[in-house]
Amino acid sequence: MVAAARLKIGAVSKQTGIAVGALRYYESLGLLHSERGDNGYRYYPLAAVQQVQFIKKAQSLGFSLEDVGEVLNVHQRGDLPCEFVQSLLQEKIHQLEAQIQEMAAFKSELEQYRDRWAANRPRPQPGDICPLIERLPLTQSAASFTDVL
Amino acid sequence: MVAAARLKIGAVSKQTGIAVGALRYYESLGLLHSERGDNGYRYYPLAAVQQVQFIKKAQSLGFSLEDVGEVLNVHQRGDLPCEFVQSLLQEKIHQLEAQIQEMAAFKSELEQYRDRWAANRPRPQPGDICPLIERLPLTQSAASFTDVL
DNA sequence: CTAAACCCTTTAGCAAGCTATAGGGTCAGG
DNA sequence: CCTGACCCTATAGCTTGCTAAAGGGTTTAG
Repeated sequence: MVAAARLKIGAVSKQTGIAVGALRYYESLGLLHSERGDNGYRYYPLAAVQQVQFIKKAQSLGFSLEDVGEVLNVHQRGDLPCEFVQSLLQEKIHQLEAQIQEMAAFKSELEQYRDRWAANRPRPQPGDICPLIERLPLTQSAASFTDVL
Repeated sequence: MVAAARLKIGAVSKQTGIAVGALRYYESLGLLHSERGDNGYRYYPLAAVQQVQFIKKAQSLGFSLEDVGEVLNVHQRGDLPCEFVQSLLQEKIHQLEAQIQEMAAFKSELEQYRDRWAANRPRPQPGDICPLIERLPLTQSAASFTDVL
């Protein structure tokens, strides 16, 4: 039996497909911990590979690294964070739904302009750059839409 | 008759509701021009107010400032940029449609996970942080989704 | 022993459209 | 003539999740 093998950051990078710089970034956010050797190198336990994969998968669900951090905090308190994960997921679904609604509404509005413009172009007034835009009624939808992004 | 009144930047800001800093920013992007007085102040023709409103309205259609710049370039070549605006608008509509599709697909995927997890939670394996995430099949949708944002 | 391959920290940069701050000059009313 | 409101430039910062580069030490294979 040997003591638990320790990985250098390049090995973790290779096994996870995550760039070395990104791993260091995760550490700076407190998402991934390492021990330092006398040479200053980071050494990771084998479980770090799984943890990085956890981060990747959580990201693939649309979770931010901040979200991931909170999940890991729950985990480190010794709890199973599954319920928390489920509530986060539900929240993401709601947000997505809201965004989709807004974008659809905005798209309809743009289509209205397109069709109206196709039918009859507003007559230019002196100094106009493009009368299509210049005669636009300024609505709220775009403002709220850009908030979302 | 007096010579054309010239506005200082604060007056343009007040009349358009756009912050002074934003107006200077537009100028740095070449979207808004001014003459300089001997004191170094920017002086704007009255038409600048209209031009800033043009920028605002174009933004409200989802156009980026870069888009606006191209439209203004067409205008400065002496052409009416309406056709260009229409093609930009059509492009935006297509992009919106594509984004909506992707987000809807992604939302469906998340809902599938939610419902599957509600039915039966995968059994934890040693070292797991949260088995819900750890047993996740890694799909493409999230990656392409985050590309969009 | 040497050179490549690896590791370190710190800093800057990307996207986009701004806002805020520091440090300074100018102008208008009372 | 003073004070406060206005103007200027240049730089930094915001958001997020990184990447890249500079400048330097360490390790490892040949």
